[in-house]
Amino acid sequence: MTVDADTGGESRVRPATPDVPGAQGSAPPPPGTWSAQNSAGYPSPAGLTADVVVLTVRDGAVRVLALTTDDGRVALPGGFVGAGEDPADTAARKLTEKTGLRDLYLEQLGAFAAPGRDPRGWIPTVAHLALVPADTTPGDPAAAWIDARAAHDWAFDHREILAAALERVEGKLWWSNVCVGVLPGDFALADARAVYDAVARTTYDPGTFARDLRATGLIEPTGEERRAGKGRPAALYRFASREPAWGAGRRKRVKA
Amino acid sequence: MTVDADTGGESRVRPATPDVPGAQGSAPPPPGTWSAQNSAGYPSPAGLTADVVVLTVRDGAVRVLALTTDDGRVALPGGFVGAGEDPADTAARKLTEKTGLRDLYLEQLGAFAAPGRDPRGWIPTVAHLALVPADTTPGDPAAAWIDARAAHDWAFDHREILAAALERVEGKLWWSNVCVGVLPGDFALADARAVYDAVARTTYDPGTFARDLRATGLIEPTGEERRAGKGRPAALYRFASREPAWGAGRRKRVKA
DNA sequence: TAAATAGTGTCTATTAGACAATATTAG
DNA sequence: CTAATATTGTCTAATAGACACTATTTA
Repeated sequence: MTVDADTGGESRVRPATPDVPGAQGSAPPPPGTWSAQNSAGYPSPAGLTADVVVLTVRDGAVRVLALTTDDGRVALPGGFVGAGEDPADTAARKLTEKTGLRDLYLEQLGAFAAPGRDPRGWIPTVAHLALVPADTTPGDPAAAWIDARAAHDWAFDHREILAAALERVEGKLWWSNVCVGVLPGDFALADARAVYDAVARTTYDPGTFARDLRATGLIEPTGEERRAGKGRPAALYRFASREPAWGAGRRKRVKA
Repeated sequence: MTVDADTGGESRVRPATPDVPGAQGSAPPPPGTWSAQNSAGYPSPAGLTADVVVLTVRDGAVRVLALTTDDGRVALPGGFVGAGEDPADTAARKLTEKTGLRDLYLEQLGAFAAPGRDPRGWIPTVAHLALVPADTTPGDPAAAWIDARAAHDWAFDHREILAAALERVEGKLWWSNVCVGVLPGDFALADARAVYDAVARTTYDPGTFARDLRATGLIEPTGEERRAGKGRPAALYRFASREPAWGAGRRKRVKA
């Protein structure tokens, strides 16, 4: 897992279209920057946002849900955290808006609050990670799946956030049920292997993969079979828990 | 570890003495809550804080630096993030204030922003983790080392933050140089073993420990020796890098 | 010398990776 | 039958844990 997000320095700001509520709404935001002050007279953040890195695996590649901004850049879905709202709820709300899905695998990546990260003002963000089924179609016409590992012109510090998300998923792959969000309720080992192959950027041996995934204790057989086309029918499995969970751990290489 | 901090629900709020600048200063804070509004007219956070879980290992136990509040509870050191300041810098500043140390191992744990976590108002915090040498004496007379795994009456959501910190350290123990902050520049393998024993709550075999820690590639011999009292002199080692780094990985049990 | 601490060597059970062999289906 | 896919079994090298053994110091 090898995974944790210590924020390294990366690409910073430049003007961009906001991906937040109110921006496309009634009152247009001030052209320059927003500021805020608290009741004790000190400057305070002009807002708090929650961004979500929505990942899936399709056609053998990890894909991320991205919105295209007016100036042709790409941005992660996200929005302002309301007063009295938990950022995790904001993230879940945004996720439902963009995918129509609920109760997804969602975990926090961390805070991104470097000065100037948002050209509109002092607006820290709490970044989240979500994994959704491969057949999810974006509800928002401005949203599209793009290759998560290809180069893109990300707005804000979203390139940095995406990098943290990928590192997190790779690191947890064999230690947790992080892929529970991508796989359907019932899946064959071959389905799981395709997902793991894509995330780990390798090609696992089918036999060894089956043995090792079972050994994590994270999955259990449903007793059902699935026959798809030619060969022998595949036994179906499900994750023992769809909530985030840790497995027995496999010492696997993630990179080829 | 292998570890990551997905924030689970835990203890929440209750009134407590603030651990932030200005609180003990000239203008006393309003008794109720603080609020804030941005220039677009929306409510915004009343502030952003950075808290630090400062850990060390002493007398075979993991200890955390805690401040005692007026009402007898304990709180993590922390303070308001200034406008234009990076929370990591705030954390480093607070760390220097409380310990007199600089350039320490410091990484972000994540954002804690549950509604009501701070009774003073909407104040999210960015929690950090730092590890410092065992002989560090708190510069602040109100600060003291307490057993990190014993029960304490923590203010705010600091119990939850501390739990995330401990989980992070345990998980990274054999995969990173996370302990670089606790050990001095030159150390014997027995020193390192005492630290690893305390964090992992186990007792490693000296021989196996030496073999496995060397195998991570994270440490290198200095060529020096140290003779302390009775036995054979110990060869000294140093971490190849004092910056956060990942090693080859050891498949170790962290719990006994 | 004995006692104490540091470090090395060796044995075993487990595990990861490769790959051969077998099983079950469609056509 | 053959082709295709699924699953099981086997072999090997690497690794974790236990522990015996050797090395070097002080008293």
